[in-house]
Amino acid sequence: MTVTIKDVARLAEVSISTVSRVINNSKPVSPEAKKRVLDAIKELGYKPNQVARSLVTRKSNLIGVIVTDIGNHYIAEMVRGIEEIGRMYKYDILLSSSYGDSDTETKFAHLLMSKQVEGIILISEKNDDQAIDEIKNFNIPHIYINKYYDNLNLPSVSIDNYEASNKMTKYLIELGHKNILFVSAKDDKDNSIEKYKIDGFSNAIKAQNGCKDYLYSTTGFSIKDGYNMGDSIINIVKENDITAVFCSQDELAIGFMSYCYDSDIKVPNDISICGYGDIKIASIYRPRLTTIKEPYYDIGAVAARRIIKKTDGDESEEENTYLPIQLIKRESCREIK
Amino acid sequence: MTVTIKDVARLAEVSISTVSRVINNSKPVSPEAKKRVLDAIKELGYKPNQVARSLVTRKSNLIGVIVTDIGNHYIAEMVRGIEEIGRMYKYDILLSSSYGDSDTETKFAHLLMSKQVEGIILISEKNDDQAIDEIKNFNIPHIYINKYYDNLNLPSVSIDNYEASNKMTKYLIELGHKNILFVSAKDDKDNSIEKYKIDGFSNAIKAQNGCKDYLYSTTGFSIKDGYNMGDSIINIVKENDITAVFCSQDELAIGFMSYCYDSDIKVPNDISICGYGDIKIASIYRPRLTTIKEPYYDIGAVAARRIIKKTDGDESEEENTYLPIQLIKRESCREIK
DNA sequence: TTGAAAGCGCTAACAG
DNA sequence: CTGTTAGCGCTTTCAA
Repeated sequence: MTVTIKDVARLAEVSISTVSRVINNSKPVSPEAKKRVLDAIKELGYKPNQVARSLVTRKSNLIGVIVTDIGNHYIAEMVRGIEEIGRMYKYDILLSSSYGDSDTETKFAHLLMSKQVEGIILISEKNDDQAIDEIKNFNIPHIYINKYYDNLNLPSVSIDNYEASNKMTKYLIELGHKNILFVSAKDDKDNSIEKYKIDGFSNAIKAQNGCKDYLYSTTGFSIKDGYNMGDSIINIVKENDITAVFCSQDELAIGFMSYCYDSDIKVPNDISICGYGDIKIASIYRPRLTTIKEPYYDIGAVAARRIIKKTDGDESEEENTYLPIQLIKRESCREIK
Repeated sequence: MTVTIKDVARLAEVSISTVSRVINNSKPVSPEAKKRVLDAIKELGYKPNQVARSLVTRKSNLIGVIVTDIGNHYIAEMVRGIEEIGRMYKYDILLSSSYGDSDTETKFAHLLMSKQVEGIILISEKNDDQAIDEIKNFNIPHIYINKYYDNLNLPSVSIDNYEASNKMTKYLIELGHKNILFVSAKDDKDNSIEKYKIDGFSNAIKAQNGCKDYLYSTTGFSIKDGYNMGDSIINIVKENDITAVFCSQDELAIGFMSYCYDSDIKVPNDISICGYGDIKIASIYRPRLTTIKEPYYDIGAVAARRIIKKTDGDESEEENTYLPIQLIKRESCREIK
């Protein structure tokens, strides 16, 4: 049924080695033989069987990617980055979604291994990553990406959260805001990334006379969570003359803006709101959300690039790559005279 | 390095055939032998090499999925469906993004074939699908999904667009709207799906005395396109006392709502707007968008299911599966007394 | 119930 | 420059 290297060899009247050589350009082949092979390939519509090839070369040209949920825009964006870079180096992406379950992550990691992937990228949102330990033992290149939790002794790609948060706070101060509330996602785990953001925020405020920092911890970091915290936030805002609310995640900011809309509170006239992440909706929602742009696509791209480099025998022991962020000024924050 | 079936056989003191038999439960094995094998497997941490297995069984347990852009929420949702069903049947997903380029689609189709995928799902947004012809010739199960264009002589999964559009229009009429504008994405191609929507709309209006249908064709179907058409739409609205605008895509509706926001036109007070699709933003944006829920997840799931069924030798020649839609009533459309 | 052996389609020494 | 041959790790006859 399917045409194999043998068929090509027969038609071209050469040995299968010669065919292999022209396919892979691995060794010199006489022009005449080459031509005959190429013609035969074309005539038969021959495509090398990658499975057979993988078996002998031990190169599957596959990168396994385990994500929480591809339906999350920022994750989709990372996967885009991974895929596009992978493609450049002829790697394919084997995708699996854990929906946040650690056991599933682990199970998939093993599954990917048995499919002979050459590297694994784990995009997680959890704090306890048992999968990580397993993956480490596999002895293949791996990258850990987590927007919410640190895992410092693992190769990873992320951003400088202190700097990002600091930059945004300075911008708010520049706009004339004095009393600023930072909303962080509550977390007792000390590997939560929130602490960097809080520090960046507080230090920016402290560096400025006449400014006061307020902190609020909320539960979760979904749009819904952002909506639900609305009542509490507004109370704090009123009690303390707060003019700007800086949410540690875009989702919270968007949810909170929806709350404001529903409660007839005008953004940015009554209150300025900014977020963190620059997820897709941030630029679509009205008013458009002022935020920190986390380079999701680039994070994925760099992760893929690092995996492939390691695959090619690169030995550098770089643990964490930090990518630059950007402050995106939009209409959800206004100037205060 | 890696532990193979041989290692297991040696440790368990049986032949590799026996090991294979217990792994696959393919033939009876004596309890004692079985136990020894199982113990050996556990002790060595043996995982069968799927590549080797694929080579001999010709079953890769891989489904190839070619998408336009995984960053598109509705596509991500479909991929979720595909992946989850695939997973249930132990299939993995090989993902590739064409970014809308036909040549790339074709290239990927071939690539997937050489990776021995057992089926291909093509999620396209184009009208000219050369890739389709190629895929047909591969002689493996395939499904074609396209939200915008028909391709009737291909196995596909979609919805009944006439009914959906008809239902929405009737709802608008129920709300008391008399002059309704339907915005469709202009398209000369007669395989565009817009015609069904237009028919569904017009027929609903015609069935109702005192109602008048207006049609507007715009270019493209992105959020930006929806924004850009704002001026023209508002003119038509004003000239004809139109109270509701029914956009043939959520993206257009959202873009148009943003235009309204920026132009200080209140939705739904000044004008009711509804969309089609129920993309993620539809329920997040304020006001939330009244729309038709296209079951993206289910479309993906059904597609995967059909592929797998075919793989298992199912011969039914079902060409197109139609999935039910839902009318989602939200705040972007108001009642007119 | 078991093992020996062939072979899936390909690459990579090796010898010529 | 080319062909022969030995596997890659596994499944599957075929005999025993």
